[in-house]
Amino acid sequence: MGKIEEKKFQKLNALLKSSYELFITKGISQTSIHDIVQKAGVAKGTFYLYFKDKYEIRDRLVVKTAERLFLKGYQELQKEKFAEEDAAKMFEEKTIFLIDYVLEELQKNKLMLQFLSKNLSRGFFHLALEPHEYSSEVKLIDYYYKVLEENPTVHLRNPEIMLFLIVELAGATSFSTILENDPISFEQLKPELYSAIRAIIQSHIEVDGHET
Amino acid sequence: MGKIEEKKFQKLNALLKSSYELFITKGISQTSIHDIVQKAGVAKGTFYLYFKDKYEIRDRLVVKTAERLFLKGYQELQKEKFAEEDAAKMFEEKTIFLIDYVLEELQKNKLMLQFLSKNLSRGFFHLALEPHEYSSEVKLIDYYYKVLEENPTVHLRNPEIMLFLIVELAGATSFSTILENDPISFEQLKPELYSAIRAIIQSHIEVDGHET
Amino acid sequence: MGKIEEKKFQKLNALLKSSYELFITKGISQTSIHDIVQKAGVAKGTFYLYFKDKYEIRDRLVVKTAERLFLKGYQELQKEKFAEEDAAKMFEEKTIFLIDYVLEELQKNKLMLQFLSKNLSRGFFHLALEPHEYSSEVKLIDYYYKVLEENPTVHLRNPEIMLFLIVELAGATSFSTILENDPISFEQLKPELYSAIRAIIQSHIEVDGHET
Amino acid sequence: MGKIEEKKFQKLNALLKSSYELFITKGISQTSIHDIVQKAGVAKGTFYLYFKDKYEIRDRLVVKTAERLFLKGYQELQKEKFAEEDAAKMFEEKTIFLIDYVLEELQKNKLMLQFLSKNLSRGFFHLALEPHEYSSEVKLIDYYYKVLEENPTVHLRNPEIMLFLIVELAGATSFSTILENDPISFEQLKPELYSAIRAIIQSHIEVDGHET
DNA sequence: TATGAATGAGTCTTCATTCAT
DNA sequence: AATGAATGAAGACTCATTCAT
Repeated sequence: MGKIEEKKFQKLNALLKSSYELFITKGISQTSIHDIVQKAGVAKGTFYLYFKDKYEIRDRLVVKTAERLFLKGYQELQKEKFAEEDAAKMFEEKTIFLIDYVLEELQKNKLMLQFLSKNLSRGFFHLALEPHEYSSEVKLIDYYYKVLEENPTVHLRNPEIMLFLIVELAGATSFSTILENDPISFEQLKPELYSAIRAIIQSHIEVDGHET
Repeated sequence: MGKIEEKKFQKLNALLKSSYELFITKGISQTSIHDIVQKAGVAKGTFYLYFKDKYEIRDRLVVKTAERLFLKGYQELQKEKFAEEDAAKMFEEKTIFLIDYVLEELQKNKLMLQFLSKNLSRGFFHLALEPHEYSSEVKLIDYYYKVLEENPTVHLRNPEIMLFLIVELAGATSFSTILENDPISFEQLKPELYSAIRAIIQSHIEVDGHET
Repeated sequence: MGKIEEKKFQKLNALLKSSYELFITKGISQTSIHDIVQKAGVAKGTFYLYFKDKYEIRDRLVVKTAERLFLKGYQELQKEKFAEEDAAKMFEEKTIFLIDYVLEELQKNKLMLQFLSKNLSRGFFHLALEPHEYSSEVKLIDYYYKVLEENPTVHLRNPEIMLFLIVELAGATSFSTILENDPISFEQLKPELYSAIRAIIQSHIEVDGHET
Repeated sequence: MGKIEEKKFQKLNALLKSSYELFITKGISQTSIHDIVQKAGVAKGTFYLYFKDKYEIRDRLVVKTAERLFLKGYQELQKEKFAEEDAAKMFEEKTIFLIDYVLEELQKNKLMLQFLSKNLSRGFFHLALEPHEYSSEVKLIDYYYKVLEENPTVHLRNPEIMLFLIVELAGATSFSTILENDPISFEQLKPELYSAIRAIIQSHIEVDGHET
């Protein structure tokens, strides 16, 4: 990378980093371009060399933040060992593991959760599974298909819709319990949520063409 | 009601109505106080006689809109006949009926859905079940307890949490499918959603103290 | 006084009292008509039955406040005994006594002092000596002429101008020292001020047509 | 100075000049930011680039105006010749000269006088003698100490307090006479004022440690 | 006489965006 | 590529005053 290229990259990153911190702490509408460039140590005009407006930077940050989260969850999943006795059971456990990992991370970082929940235009599912304009990474859904291929005896009636249901259920209920303790605490929610997720998975598993 | 009281009521309503229409069509941040009062045909100062700011009127509208929706659903439910053979089954059917009614209404009025989904600070569940500052109505949860009392043989392990899970699942998945047709169409979603809801209900039903 | 008359009087007084307290504590420009009528417990429109605007009520309060102050000073002066040996000396002592009384009162009530100093359109002298639109009381100047008549041997070259000089000097210097301790403290100022006043008086006394 | 610096300086000056003229003619509270920027030929936002609000510009103008006045008086004083026979007498004459110069200037420019008298937060003395946030100039008090050093036989008991008394006396009495001709005309006041000032000075002069 | 709902002009202030340097 | 001074539209909100009741 040339010297100029490097400088450009530094400025871009400074802007992204400053925005993220300000958005997280003050909220987006309370953050002005002035705040961002000041924190980043660049001039106002420079902002417009890299972004169209505040909302473009927001969208990039939401996607980036969520991707990092799921990627880390996926990496942790790889490290874990699961009993291989029952393919269906294992699949269920892995799903719960991943959901649990992501929710625990969000609970640890409530500012991030707040940022995500307030700026998720199209639901939590998309962050996890859908390709995106600013994104490039491998998606969770790919992993699911891989797992399914590895276990020819396990059939999911409709794996994509099932995931959609699970992810949105987990997202919607945990956002409100973590941030507001309302209507119950997150700790109270978890067993019930995972039990519901298991119920949904079970209702989607077909063995030898017969629904369980 | 005196003449003055009546006029006040009219102004209040004009402001609420204008705001609703503008919020629905232009979005809240794109709507100025100027727009609202002009459409309502009152003076700018008058707005501040009735509301602290734009966000107070928004909150009132969100609550009012959602309550109307659930109340209508509840009224339709009362009109409906359900086969009484099986208490558990009947309970399941009624739940599906209500959810279905609300979602169908939202599908018919996408602007309203958009307005609700963008301004629901604490999740869809609260609109349906929780008391609210600006609200006074009987809540759905009351009906559930009544039904449960009527059927002593049916026990729900945790009715409130179960409803929370169901309502949030329905809300989150239908918002995105109705508004974006993404990741699937609403029509594709419905059977899967209802099947998931049934799975959740089943996993909560206990008969004679034994979980099914 | 009739019942209606009495009620009117009560409202007028409530408005004056509320205004005074608000002006004193918040300042005039920070006080709105709304504040005044609310504190007085009357309707907004009622204010305009009694006063043209905020500034009319301010002017009345300034005059009333200052008159009360000088009247009390005058009454204290009457109670006091002065050695009668020397007419000129006695006159000097009485003048100092009165000035001192007023300044001590102002030092005790700094909010009042602030109110007066900020709203004295035409100098401190006028409060003490000049007739005023809203005033009716006997003025200090009358007393001076009486004292002079009682002492045919003492002549003041120009009693009215002398008083003007003394009162303005005392007002201007004590306002700033009491409120700001600047450039010196009020306690430091007093001996110097009174010495200067005595110098001015001496330079105005003529005995048998010869200046002293 | 660069081109940009120059432009900034021009804008700043345009704003100061416009404000001054508007404050002088319409009064401060009657002058809006809109008026100022329009007269200055700059955009509204530009005002806030240079000043926090209307009151900051007012304070700067008051200080600037007063300093210019005293500086001119001081310069005129330097040109003047005084008989050197008597150090004490000369000191007295110089003091009167300066006071007279300033008061004559104020009489010529009543709008300026009005502006100063209405916006002098801490008395006239401070303008003449005290350092100030927006000020940098040499102060009158310095001159006094210099004169005193040059005349070792003349001792002022308390030069600073004496000046305070004189300046406030002159300010308070001349403001009201010039602006209102009340209680006497300025022309009538002058001999009496200067006679009082001389009396104050005399009462402060000590020769060889003995008060005169 | 008293009320207080209604008015709407008027003010401050912010801020995204531009463009000459 | 980078700057940051300048812009001015846009918005929120206040408040003295009026007037129908």
